Amino acid sequence: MTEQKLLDGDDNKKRETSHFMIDGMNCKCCPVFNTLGIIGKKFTLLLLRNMIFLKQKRFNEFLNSIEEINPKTLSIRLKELEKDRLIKREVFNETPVRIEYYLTEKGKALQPILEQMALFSMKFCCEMVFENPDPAKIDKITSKSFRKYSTA
Amino acid sequence: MTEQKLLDGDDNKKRETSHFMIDGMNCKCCPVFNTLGIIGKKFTLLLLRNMIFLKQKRFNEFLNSIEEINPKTLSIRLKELEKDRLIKREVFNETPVRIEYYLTEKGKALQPILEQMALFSMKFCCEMVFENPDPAKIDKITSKSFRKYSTA
DNA sequence: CTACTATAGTTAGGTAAGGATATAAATTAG
DNA sequence: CTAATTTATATCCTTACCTAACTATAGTAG
Repeated sequence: MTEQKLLDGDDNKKRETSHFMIDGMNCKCCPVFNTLGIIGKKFTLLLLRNMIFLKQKRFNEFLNSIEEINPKTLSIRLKELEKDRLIKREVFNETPVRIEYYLTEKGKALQPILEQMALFSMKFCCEMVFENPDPAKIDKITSKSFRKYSTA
Repeated sequence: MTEQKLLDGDDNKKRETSHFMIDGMNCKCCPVFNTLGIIGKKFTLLLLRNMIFLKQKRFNEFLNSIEEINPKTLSIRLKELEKDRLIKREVFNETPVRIEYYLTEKGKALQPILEQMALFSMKFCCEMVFENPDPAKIDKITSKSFRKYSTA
């Protein structure tokens, strides 16, 4: 009892978390916080970027093209994404063995987040992104502009 | 020359980074990767969420309402956000001293990213977010539904 | 048989980022 | 003087992540 009271007291100090409603429905968890729990770890969004825009599917494709990732972290991230049902793992019994990771519908649904992220840098950090930024063109960029993200 | 060739060789193995164009402009950096460099660290997006949607401005507001943040990390993140020009720090010589952090236009431009993140969880993890999810209402949720995110 | 290739990872050991808690600086109230 | 408030910083410790080497499996070349 005393312990419980102490805990409650601590919670009052530390967890004056906001309660809120969305379209008349009470929330028990902030949706941004929840999404961060799924895609907030290092490399997760780059992995999804490569699957969504570059149509990559294989371990070594990710390893060789994702900026500074290492095999251990890649392995862990792939397992997390599978657990959260954003991707599925498929084994092909060829030689050498081929393993492919493909997106679920839930995984594909992250595309608008990536598009908005791309859009932000294209508009507000254009000198970091473009070799020769053209202000006239940059003004007209939309989220759809990013859909062509090709290897070549 | 020889050195350059060796470097190229290494790059071919490790950095077969994709080259791509957006609306006719060559890119030197992936815009998603660039955005992640700005908002990809732990707590950064929650801090921005509280500034954008809850209109919070002060250190202790963040400290008491952001899920499990600690003062050290909060302090570091605020400095990073200021350095990246997403927020500005203003000192009021009252007693006790009051310091406020407010969003720049660049910082406010992150709102669509947060909205898409919220939307994802509201649609695909509704049982994690809502106390009593109503499928009929969830179908009609748009990014604007999240704009009411209130303390109370 | 051994040696070598390729794919898809795992293991060991170190560095960096983040967490918990205590404390500091500045200022005024009592 | 002590206490209280706000905005942090300092210290110590744990977890997350990085680097490099290695494993497993299967086929191919000599």
